[in-house]
Amino acid sequence: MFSSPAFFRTIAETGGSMASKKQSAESEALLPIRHSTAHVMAEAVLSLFPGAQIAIGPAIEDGFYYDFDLPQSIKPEDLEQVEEKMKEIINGKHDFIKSVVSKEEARKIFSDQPYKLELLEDLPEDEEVSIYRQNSFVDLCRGPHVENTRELNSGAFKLLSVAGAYWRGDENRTMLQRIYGTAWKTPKELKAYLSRLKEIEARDHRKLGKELDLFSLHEDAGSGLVYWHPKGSRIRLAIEDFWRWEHLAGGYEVLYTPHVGKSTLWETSGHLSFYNDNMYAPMDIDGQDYYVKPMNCPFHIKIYQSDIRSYRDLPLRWAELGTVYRYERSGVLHGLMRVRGFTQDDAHIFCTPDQIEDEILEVLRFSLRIWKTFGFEDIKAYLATRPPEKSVGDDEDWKTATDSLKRAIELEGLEFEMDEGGGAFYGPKIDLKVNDALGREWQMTTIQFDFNLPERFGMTFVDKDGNEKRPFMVHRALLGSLERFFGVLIEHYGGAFPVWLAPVQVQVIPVAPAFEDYARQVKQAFTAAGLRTDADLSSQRMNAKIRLAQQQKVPYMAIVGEKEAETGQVSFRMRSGAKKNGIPLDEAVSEIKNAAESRSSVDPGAESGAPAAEK
RNA sequence: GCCAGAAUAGCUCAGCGGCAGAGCAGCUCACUCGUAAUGAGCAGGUCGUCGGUUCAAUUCCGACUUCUGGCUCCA
Repeated sequence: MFSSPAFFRTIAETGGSMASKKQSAESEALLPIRHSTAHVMAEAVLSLFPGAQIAIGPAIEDGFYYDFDLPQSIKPEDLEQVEEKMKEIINGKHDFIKSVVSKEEARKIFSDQPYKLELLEDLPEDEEVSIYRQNSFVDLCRGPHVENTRELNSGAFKLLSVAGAYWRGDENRTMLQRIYGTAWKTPKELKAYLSRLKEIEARDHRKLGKELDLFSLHEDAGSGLVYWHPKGSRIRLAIEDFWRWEHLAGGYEVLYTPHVGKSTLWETSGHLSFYNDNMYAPMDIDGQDYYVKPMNCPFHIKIYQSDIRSYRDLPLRWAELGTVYRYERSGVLHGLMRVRGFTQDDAHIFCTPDQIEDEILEVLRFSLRIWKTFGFEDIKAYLATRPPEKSVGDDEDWKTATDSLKRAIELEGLEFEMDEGGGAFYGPKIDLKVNDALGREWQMTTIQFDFNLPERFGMTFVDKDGNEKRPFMVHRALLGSLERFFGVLIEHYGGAFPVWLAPVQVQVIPVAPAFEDYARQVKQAFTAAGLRTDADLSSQRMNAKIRLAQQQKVPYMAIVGEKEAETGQVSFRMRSGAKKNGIPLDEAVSEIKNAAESRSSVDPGAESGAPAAEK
């Protein structure tokens, strides 16, 4: 466990684990269909690729896959042929026949399927195993399956992609070829699913990031490093301003710490021995090794240790937007979601053991409030407890910590799941997963106890009785990393940010060049009110300007022409398509200002029922 | 890192063993316009990099770089 980045694993993951979708009751009902379709696909592949060996083929969220060891590589173009063969098999109305056989018999049946034989070896010797047959195909399988291929709809499945996958997920073993597919009860459901995939594609933050000119990545200048463009930076500023203000109001102090530190610091923290694989190579400064920081915690601890701390000083809540760098393998990098350099919205809470319960409750409340402001209402908690293998800290502390985490979740009435033994070796934790507008679940917030670092650094506070004691330490990453959070935010809103976050809150559009002067005045009025405003004074026609602003998903367009210039008014066209003509300028200013200050996620004009036009 | 696919103008993409293409964006000019594209013209490229095959390579082959999809779901 210690060889992989299991050390500080979840903190590391706030750098970006991919989203997985919520498991719904409905998809469980689809399980036999998907699993059976996987078997049908395996049969089709075996008949089209003689000599193919089969590995495993489970049903997964939204579909299924099957892993093969094929004599030649399968290409995406081959999928169509496999699909045709599958339809043929399905239409053959074959029964799925279960039989229970001894392991010995199973070995004979799968004598030409080495992967199945290996799976057999892992099963208890005395136990019987079940096999499923349909048509010409037989698989070692626990089931369940549908009874007959007629229960599969030949128009309700689709093969989606081919990919490499290691046998048993172990990168030291054979690379198999995996075919992913999806299967549903009816063609209509398949269609709905495929259009969902399309919607996900349309909201892809990499695509929107380009279209809305928010950020870029430059392979030639280094993979996994994010460049924030002016418009993306405007959003980040709005996020950070809100973040800082909330933290200060919530009793946090904001810190700034260095980007690099001497090797001794990382030796003390243990990062060099446990997290080395994810750290960048040291740089030599005056004969000393300095490392770019992969985490902020040691620096916060140094600040803690810059003075003697009394129990009266605690709790200390210290937050930092700390930019860290971690080596990620090239194949896992993904837009803003998985990067090599990112800014964590980190915080560390140092407190006495009897303060811990209040502190945890407070940090949880704080996190939920922030998430709601960003428009994420559907949040689930995962409580991870002490791992059975090696871990640090004494039982009593673990119990206090775990109890306080659990109580906080219950007090907040959060839906939660227990992850028994899923904690890091250094402490229990709560992870918060948020659901976005498309129902995808993202692991974002992590609140983790740490019984390791205070020990390693020998942190103390002087208690009432005059004795030096060990403080409790809690790591908290709320949004995770600003980069990844930005990616999630872009996809959540599909680029149509709420007014308080929109890079351009109002776009002033003159109907003709004659009204450019008035457009400038209007822009000035909005700008003076602290609104992010652009005026489109290009030589294009008004319709083209509106189209552009609409494509840029600007929430308000202020259209000005003769009528407006004469009366000191503007006319609104909202991103939602709603229109509102002849508004006095000062009213227009305060309307947008109110929308921004309320930090509402409701789209302006949406209440009037006009749907957001999408072209 | 590994498997598969990909890399052509700022963007989206077509093409192909024999002169490098389109739309959008950009620039210039004209149009003076009321809620999703006014028109015309111009400019824009070492076809990712290096090597090989060939009379000839953007095209075929190889290596490298980078990107994309995957590498957790267990018979």
